[in-house]
Order: sequence, then C-alpha cells, then structure tokens
Amino acid sequence: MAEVRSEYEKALMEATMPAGKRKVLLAALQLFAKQGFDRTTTAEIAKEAGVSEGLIYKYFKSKDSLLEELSKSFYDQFRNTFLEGVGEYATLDELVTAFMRDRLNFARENFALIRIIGQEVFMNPSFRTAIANVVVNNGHINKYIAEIKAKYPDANPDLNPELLLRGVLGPLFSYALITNLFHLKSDDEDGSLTNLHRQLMLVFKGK
Amino acid sequence: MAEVRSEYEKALMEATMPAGKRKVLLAALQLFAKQGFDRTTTAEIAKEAGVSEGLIYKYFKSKDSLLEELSKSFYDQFRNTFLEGVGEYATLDELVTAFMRDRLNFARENFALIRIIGQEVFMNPSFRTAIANVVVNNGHINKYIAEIKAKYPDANPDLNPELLLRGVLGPLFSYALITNLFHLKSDDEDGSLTNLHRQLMLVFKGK
DNA sequence: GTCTATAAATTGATAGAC
DNA sequence: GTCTATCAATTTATAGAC
Repeated sequence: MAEVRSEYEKALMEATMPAGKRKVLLAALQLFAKQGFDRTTTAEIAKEAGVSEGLIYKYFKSKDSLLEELSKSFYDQFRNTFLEGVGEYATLDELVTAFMRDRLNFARENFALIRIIGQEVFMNPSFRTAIANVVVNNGHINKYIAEIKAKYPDANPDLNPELLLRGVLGPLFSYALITNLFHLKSDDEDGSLTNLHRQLMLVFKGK
Repeated sequence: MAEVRSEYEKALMEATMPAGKRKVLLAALQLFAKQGFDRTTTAEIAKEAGVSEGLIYKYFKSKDSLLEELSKSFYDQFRNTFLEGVGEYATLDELVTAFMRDRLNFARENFALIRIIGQEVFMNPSFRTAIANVVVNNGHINKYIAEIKAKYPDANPDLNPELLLRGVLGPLFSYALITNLFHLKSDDEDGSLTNLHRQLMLVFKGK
C-alpha cells in the first residue's frame, strides 16, 4: 500500500497551475489507475479532488482530454529519461545493469500511469501509435544506439529500435508488470533478476 | 485483417447450445476485443449477433457474466494445452523450440481473448487471481516441471512456476503482444525469434 | 476560480407477449 | 427460443451565478 510518489506527481506539485486543476489531475490519475478509465466517473473524480464536477470541464474539454493530458506526460517522462548517459559506463555489462535498474525503477515509480496506458494500449490505436513514436520513431533512441555501438566494441551490431522493443523492453516491462501487479518480491532472492540481466545481455551483446 | 479462427470459436461452433446464445458469445468476443468491454454496449452485441437485446439476458444474468464465461474458456484452453507432451523431445533445445512455437501460435490464435483479458488484468483483481491460479497454483504445471527435470539432465534445477512466469511467460507473451498489437512481422527475418529462443533457453537450462 | 443546477443521451436490465 | 416495450439509473457535459 505504501505508494511511491511518482516523478509525475512531484512535478505536478511544483507546476504553476490553479489548485483545482492540480487536484483534478491527481485525483484522475489515482482513480483511473485503480478502477480503469471507463469505470471512473467525472463525479468520482470531482469528489476525490474535492471540487465540483463543473470545474473539471473548465480545465478539460472532455473526460478523454483529461486522459490525454495524463498520458502525454508519461511519454515525456519516458523519453526524457530513456538510455540517458549511455556512454558513461566502463563495460557493456555495467551499462545493462544500470539500464535495467533504472527502467525497473521507472516502472515502479510511474506504475499508476503504466497501468492506465497499459489498459488503453489493447484497444486504443492512438495509444499504440504514440508508443511506437516514443520507442521506434524516436531520434534520441537511434542516437543512443549508435553511441552504444561506437563505445562498446562487443555491442551487438544488429541492435535497432525494433529489436530493442521486442528483445529488451518486452522482457523488462513484462517483468516489472508481473512483479508489481502480482506483488511478487522484486529483489533477487530467487535469481529472477539475474536471469533478466542475462536475457538483456543476450540482446545488447548479440551472439 | 485475415483473422485466424480461434480454437475457442471452433469449439463454440460445435458445442450444443441455442443458436442465439452462440451468436451472442461470438459477437461479444469480437466486440470486446475490438472496442474493450466497457465501450461495448449490450445493444451493439445484440445488433452484431442479430438477436434482440432481451435475449442476451435470457442466457446471461449480466454483461459481466458474459465476460466471465468468455474468459473462463480461455483459462481452460490455456491450461489444457500448456506444456503438453513435455517429455517427448530428444533435447531441451528441441523442447524449448516446440514450446515457443506452440505458445506463440496459441497467442496468435486466441488473440481476441488475450486482448480482452489483458485489459482486465490491469484493474480487475479477480482476473489476476484467476491467472495466478492457472499459472502458479496449477498442479499440472508442477508435474510438468518435475518431468522436465527428470527427463533432461541439463535442465535448470531451480525451475519453478514463479520463474516460469517471470522468465518465460513474460518474455514470450510480451513478444506475442508486441508482434500482434503492432503488426510486426513475426518470423525470424530480423533474428528476434532466435533471440527469444536464446532468452528462454537461459531459463530452462539455468546457468 | 469555483460552484449549483440541470439537461440530453445512453445504458444495463426486466416483464411479458408470441 | 426469441422479440417488443419499457424503465430506472447513471453519465457526460453545459450555462450561468457567485
């Protein structure tokens, strides 16, 4: 139950905006993650935020646009922190260790938003497009991949955004999802974290 | 667009039940998978099935119970075909190859149901319990794991249901999900399937 | 910046006829 | 086995006052 405050929530606290708007965003984030977007009514959001229902529509043109504003901030967070400082490590092994820790931590800290987006991804094509844009059609990522190949001689020469998606982000986020959703212990007692590290190394190092 | 007919649909065609009930189940399966459970109305289901709305409530006590009946059949399908014939192969490598193909095929064939359940898993605790029961608290699976350790000398002695969930099913179904959801090619042109095989071998073989 | 009042439309579900 | 008619409740969204 001891929820970690996400980066998004922290940023929201400091952002300059009407108190009512902030409270609505925070309440929507929590309720959408807990009950799902469709099962949360604007009346519930207003109650949880301690504002009137009418106020929601002063700041957001629709319930959908509330969801949009929340997810947009997730994509930004993800993009801005992804593979940052990729050339800082002495070996590929260290890079992968740091990357794995960082993304698992990111998933834990932003789990509320991940839940919301995870639900939508299954049936909302515009969410899939947004994710594809963040991961595959993202200039930053191509730059980082090139940087990895240049810096680490044993890096997989075939590394590309699609392989990164299927071979790295898939295993990594499914691990995070399973751990957080099923409340499994996330430390290495059972060797599953070591196992994940090896699975990721397979991709970063290639054959 | 050329949807494969799922095992569930095939079974439904042959099952003995009122034509109206069958049509409702089929329509609900399609619409839930396409639009999501909450965004599908009973009016739409009736229209797609070509029956009246009232008839739905003759066979199902609520919209929720319709979803329940659909997902229950998924769990049964999954359980009944999981790790079947696990001792038939000459080597662990062959077992993993066959297992991987079989589950990717299963995911493709039952993708409509996977989509529906995938959505629910994020916010419906009863769905998480059901999945945990199918994968972790399933007598069959423990039996198969024991069989693997007995038959293949190089099998990972630490293999257990939880490691299977995080180390095998996670990477495998995230691969299937990404491939099917983003319409990526699923064959091995880019080596991602070979990569998946290696990642799974890491778990089955251990260190 | 925020609230009250309200409407228009939709939705899940039921009763009873055929 | 299937349909018609109908309802009660909910839900998003708006207009205008304070």
